Amino acid sequence: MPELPEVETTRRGIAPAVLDRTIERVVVREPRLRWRIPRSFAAAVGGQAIRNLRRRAKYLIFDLERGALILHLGMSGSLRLMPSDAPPLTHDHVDLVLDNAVCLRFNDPRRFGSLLWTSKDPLEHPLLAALAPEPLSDEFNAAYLARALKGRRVAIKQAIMNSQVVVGVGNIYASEALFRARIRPRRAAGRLRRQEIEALVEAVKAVLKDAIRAGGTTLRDYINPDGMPGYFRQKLYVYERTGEPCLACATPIKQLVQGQRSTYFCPQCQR
DNA sequence: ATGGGCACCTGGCTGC
DNA sequence: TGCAGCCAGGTGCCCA
Repeated sequence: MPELPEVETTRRGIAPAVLDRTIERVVVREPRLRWRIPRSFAAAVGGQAIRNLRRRAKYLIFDLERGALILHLGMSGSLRLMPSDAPPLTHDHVDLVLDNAVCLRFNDPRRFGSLLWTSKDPLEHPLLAALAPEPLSDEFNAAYLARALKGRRVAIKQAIMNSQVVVGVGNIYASEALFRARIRPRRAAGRLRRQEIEALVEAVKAVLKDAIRAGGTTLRDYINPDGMPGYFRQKLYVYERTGEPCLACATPIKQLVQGQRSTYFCPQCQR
């Protein structure tokens, strides 16, 4: 999936087309997403205008006149804008048909994504209520991270992918941020020195900002709402570069597995 | 409280 | 050509 930069790129891409538009109708072709879409969904959402489009962690929040839509792209989801009469393709699970003959179409081969409706404050939804700070906010700083990691024995790579520590950092950017901060991914989170925590905070912010600027990372199937890939892949230092020379020191990049996810690092640059 | 492992899915690639 | 096995941008839940 899309990590934070891909979700933010999606938000920016669709916002101009959907803000203040009314959702004329909803077409659910496949309700079996991460959480099954209930039959009542289309009626609850249809007829409402989209007042705001926000992102929290990797969730997109469409604020409606009454309640909100909460959308997650999962591992393989994407949103595209297209004419509402365009024929649906495989895995085009849901359409939000707008009042200007444009439709926002959700495609997700693996169906790990989700689409929820809530009548209440979406930030209080059980899936969102306990999330850690946004990485690009001032709240995510060295003092905060030091407190969050104190006493933790888990590997730092897994710690920064934990949404109770910081949100939005997935498998690509966790490896990339640790490379930029020169920290070995297997180090115990609670053993980092203050200076390393400061470097890591800055590295997380920098890599996410750089990736947003490039329109996100396309590895396989991620596309932005205009159907275009993201260009950050060309700027990855370690992710999926096993055996290739480190771009800083030419040492071959190593790969390991942590929590059933691949991790990439430079054994020379990262200590 | 913390950490580890599994589950949910489809599709693309590799190697026999 | 076919098929088994492995891997993939996430994360909630269950168990020790």
